[in-house]
Amino acid sequence: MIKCPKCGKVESIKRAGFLRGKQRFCCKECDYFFIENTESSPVVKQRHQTTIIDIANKIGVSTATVSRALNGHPDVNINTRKAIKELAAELDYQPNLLAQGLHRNETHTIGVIIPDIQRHFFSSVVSGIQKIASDAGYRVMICQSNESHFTETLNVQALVASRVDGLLISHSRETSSFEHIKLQLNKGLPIVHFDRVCEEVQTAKIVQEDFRGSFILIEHLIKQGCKRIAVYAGPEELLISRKRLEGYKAALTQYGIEIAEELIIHGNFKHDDSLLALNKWLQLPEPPDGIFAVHYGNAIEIMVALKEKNVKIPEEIAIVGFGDELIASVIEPGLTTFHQFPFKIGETAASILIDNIIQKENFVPFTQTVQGELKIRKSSCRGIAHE
Amino acid sequence: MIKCPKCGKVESIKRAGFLRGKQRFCCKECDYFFIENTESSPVVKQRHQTTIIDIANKIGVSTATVSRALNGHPDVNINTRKAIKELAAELDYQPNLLAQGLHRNETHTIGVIIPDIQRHFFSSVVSGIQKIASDAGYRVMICQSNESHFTETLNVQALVASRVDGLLISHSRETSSFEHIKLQLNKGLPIVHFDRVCEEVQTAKIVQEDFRGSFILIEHLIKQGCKRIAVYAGPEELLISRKRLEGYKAALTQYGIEIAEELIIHGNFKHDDSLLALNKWLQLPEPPDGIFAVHYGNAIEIMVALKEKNVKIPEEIAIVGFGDELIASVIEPGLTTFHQFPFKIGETAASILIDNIIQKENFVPFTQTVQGELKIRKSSCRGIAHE
DNA sequence: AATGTTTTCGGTAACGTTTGTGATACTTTT
DNA sequence: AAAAGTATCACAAACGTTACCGAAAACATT
Repeated sequence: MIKCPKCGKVESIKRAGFLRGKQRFCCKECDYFFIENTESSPVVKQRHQTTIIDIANKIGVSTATVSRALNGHPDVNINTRKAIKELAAELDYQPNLLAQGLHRNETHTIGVIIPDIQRHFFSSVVSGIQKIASDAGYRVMICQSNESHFTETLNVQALVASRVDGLLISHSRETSSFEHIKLQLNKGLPIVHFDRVCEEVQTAKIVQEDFRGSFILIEHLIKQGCKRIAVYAGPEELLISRKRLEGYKAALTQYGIEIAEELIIHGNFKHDDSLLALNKWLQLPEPPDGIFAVHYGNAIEIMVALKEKNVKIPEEIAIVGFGDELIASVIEPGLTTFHQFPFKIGETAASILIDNIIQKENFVPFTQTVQGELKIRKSSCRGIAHE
Repeated sequence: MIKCPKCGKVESIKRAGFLRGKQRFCCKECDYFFIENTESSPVVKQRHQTTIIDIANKIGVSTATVSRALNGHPDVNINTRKAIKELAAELDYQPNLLAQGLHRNETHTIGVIIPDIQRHFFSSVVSGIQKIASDAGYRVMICQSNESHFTETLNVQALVASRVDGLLISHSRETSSFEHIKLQLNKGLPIVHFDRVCEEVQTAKIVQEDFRGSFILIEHLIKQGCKRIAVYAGPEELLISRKRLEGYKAALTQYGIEIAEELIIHGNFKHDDSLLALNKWLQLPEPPDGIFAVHYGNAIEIMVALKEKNVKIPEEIAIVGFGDELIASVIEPGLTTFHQFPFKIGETAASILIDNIIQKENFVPFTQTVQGELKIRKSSCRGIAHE
């Protein structure tokens, strides 16, 4: 294949070390040392990413050798390896993950589907996911469902088409059918749910203390002397809404307070909806003396509205909310919340998914709860010790 | 290749339409109609994603035909196409984007590098990017640099390795060398900067009105009667910090106010740093009567600290901040800000990048400014009309 | 000098998809 | 009836990488 430039012989060519990163040859016939003429100019402006083939051609070895050299396979001479690695660095070789993924049938990428990345909760979850994932050598691909079931199914398809190794999902509010999940699960795709999970599919799930958190918040309100506690319960379709509502009801029941249906209003997380609920409550013959919003954002909105109406918080109405963020401590009075740890939730979800990916068939799904904690601030403190 | 099950002949086989989605054959020799025996059971549990090959085998055509059928190429019989499409839907075929990308040498994916997705500004930008991108048929891959230059270079490499078609980047605070950007730019990768841009690289840039926004905020403070305006100027390395500082200085100069070096303090966006600056100012013989934070988050922190010290806002010290979020309107008094439109910035950046990707060589880089607007709230309103 | 071992490398197939070229059967035109 | 055109499909190569298998040197052992 390689011809001696002097005598033209082919069969008498032997390798003879490296010179400036290129394979040097020797013609045993005429004892002539030479380097194969790859006539490409030295600093040719590349218009494509460097490939293993470029390196192989320039050095004069096969792609197999280059691959082995770069992947630390022992079957390659120390000098060859050095030359290859140097050239790879010089040409800024980046392995084509498409080709790698195609060959290995795994992409080392995990897909994440969330309703809306602008929500602080979810962006923190994503951050936690990315930390664990990148530590484990995984990339992350993020999709937003925008609370739409249809978009969510498209997201699943897109991620499957990208051949992600696993899927992390928190369902859209609209999602009540889970065929798109089951389908991929049956095809063997590891899937882990977090926060907005679904119960009818056999996957690992990472959830918050929706029940207990709500229970504790309500218990706190009761101990502060509240007798009529209203709840803005969020979208009824959401499992987490229902769980939080259950916690609310359980606390009332335990403390012998009757559950009043007029104090329970479902609605979206949107601004106007929570204010509609507030107005209904305020017009009741016996308005509430405590309000629990299953989403802290609604609690903030309600507080702002109450302040405009000059209703005293917490004296006239005490307020608590599920979930926590800086804004809860900045508003006056500070909002009592059940603090969640979204970053932790992300970390947990990612590490469990990676377990699932590695173990594959042997992985046994389970549900893990990430604990939260009660953050007592002034919005609920009436200074009344219950007993 | 296909044998007649009756007479065993091979050469006498003709196609003969479709039956239940499968290719039907006819042996011209013995006039026997049959369907090729693909003995796979009908609902075999797949352990891998469906490929074009699976479909081709089950129907009895070549992969080329399947590919053409699914891609709407005219050279395929209407019945064949129908059968293929039905089977593809039934088997939930999702094209392998790795293989597609490898073949086409484009992935229809754009990479995004941001310092921290937990910051509302960036998550909003990402949201804007995703909207435009998905409308244009592009996927988005997001990386966080965590304000680290090294991580940022790794992010670039990872995205290049994934063969993204283009790159959107807002630099980390540490980043002052841009070799990693130039390298990819020279290889022909379309790159667009947003927000934290760099001037020494020829790329399209989407920026905020850093100068004008700051100028307007300071002008506003001056018109409210402030004479000594301090500025918490953010990290000095950041171009946007410097631009905002320039706006501050220009406003002072225009209104004939001397620039006092002791009133200018650089620092991180972190909590403690801004409070250190505040303490320094308060201990001055002549403390400031107005404070401008180039990041609204710092302004909030300073406000909270001032409120604890019982300093009256805005009477004793007026406060304004660059950037805006819900929290600025919830805190009391409301924080006057220069409102940015991060979602718009994301949209603009994405659409320009996609232009760049499509036009490639012919694309001419330019800088586009996304306008903001002054949001006057109580933190700066001393009720003093200047003239 | 002949043999066995080890070191080092190349050839090749495969991953799933697209596409150019060419082949076959069928249809229409003379 | 032959010729020309059309409809429909298969073959094979290519994208970049890896892994198996095997081959050829180099070295060590008789």
